[in-house]
Amino acid sequence: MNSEFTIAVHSLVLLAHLPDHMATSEEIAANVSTHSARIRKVMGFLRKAGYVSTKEGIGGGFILSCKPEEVTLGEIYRLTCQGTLKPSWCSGDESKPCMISSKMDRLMGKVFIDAEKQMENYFEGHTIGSMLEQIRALECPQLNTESLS
Amino acid sequence: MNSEFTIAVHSLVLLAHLPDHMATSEEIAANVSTHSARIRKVMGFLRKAGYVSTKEGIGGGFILSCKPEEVTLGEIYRLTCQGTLKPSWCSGDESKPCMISSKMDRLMGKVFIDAEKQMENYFEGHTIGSMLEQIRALECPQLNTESLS
DNA sequence: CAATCTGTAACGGTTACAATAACAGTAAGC
DNA sequence: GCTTACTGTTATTGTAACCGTTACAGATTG
Repeated sequence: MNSEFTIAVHSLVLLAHLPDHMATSEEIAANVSTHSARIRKVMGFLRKAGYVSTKEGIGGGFILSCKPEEVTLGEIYRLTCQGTLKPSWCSGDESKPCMISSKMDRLMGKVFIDAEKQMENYFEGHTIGSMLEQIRALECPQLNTESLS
Repeated sequence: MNSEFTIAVHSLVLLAHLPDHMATSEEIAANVSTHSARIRKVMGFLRKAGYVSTKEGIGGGFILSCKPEEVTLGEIYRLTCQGTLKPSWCSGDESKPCMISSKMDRLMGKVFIDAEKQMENYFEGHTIGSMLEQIRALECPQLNTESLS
């Protein structure tokens, strides 16, 4: 799996942690530890899907436009990674007379689709809000006043 | 995911379809559509785990040494791909004072491990035997006399 | 118009993956 | 004992995916 799913989740959790704050791609990139152009690319998907609002120009940036406890990781997975579980490499050869060789790719395709659904089902049980809660739970309450980066 | 899982499953299903037949790495490779050295590498894992027996020299090759209906895809997944779901790329930075940035990688690590367990759980519901049955079911019964490759 | 930001495309480096070649070791048949 | 046919293993090259980076057009503010 590529890391756009991770970047999307991290960015949304960060924005949920900073309500009413316009975060620039530079700020988010520093927090995620990647380049701002990459953040802008991933945020583009999230904007089109309605999870964040963007503002160009001075004072612009990204801000959450959804309720963190209503956005599941399953939605984010589908948005960023759906269909990537199956390797692009294909086993067998449809033109071969052997039924194993000619049918294996189709069969494995089904298996990977179903396996991915199982995984998505697990992701449905987690939200951006619950992720933020888990991170806060790892932190001592009295230390929760640290700065952004 | 890399394709060794697919190659292992394909090879085992093929061997299950050819009981009492010593198949060489060349024969299996032709059926899977890859090179014999790659088959030998994957079959090495399967041999060490006891799923196949090998014989070197003239008349040698690979033969199944397990009951197809007792070998689950879950076992094969763990043997070939366990731990590969999480991207190697890490988001955040443990040394940062921000709790989101410093804890996100650890949290995502847990999420990916649990997601992978869900997937393995699905794979447990399928066996080499059931895969072979499904392929046979796709085939017209009266056409089941085709040759190996 | 100048400054600051998003949106997007393009390029280069690096890493992971697959194909291929090469060769040592082993077993069978003569 | 020699040849042949196979596994087992490593090394090398080709190739595609991924990530970092640069560049620039477009939008917005002051």
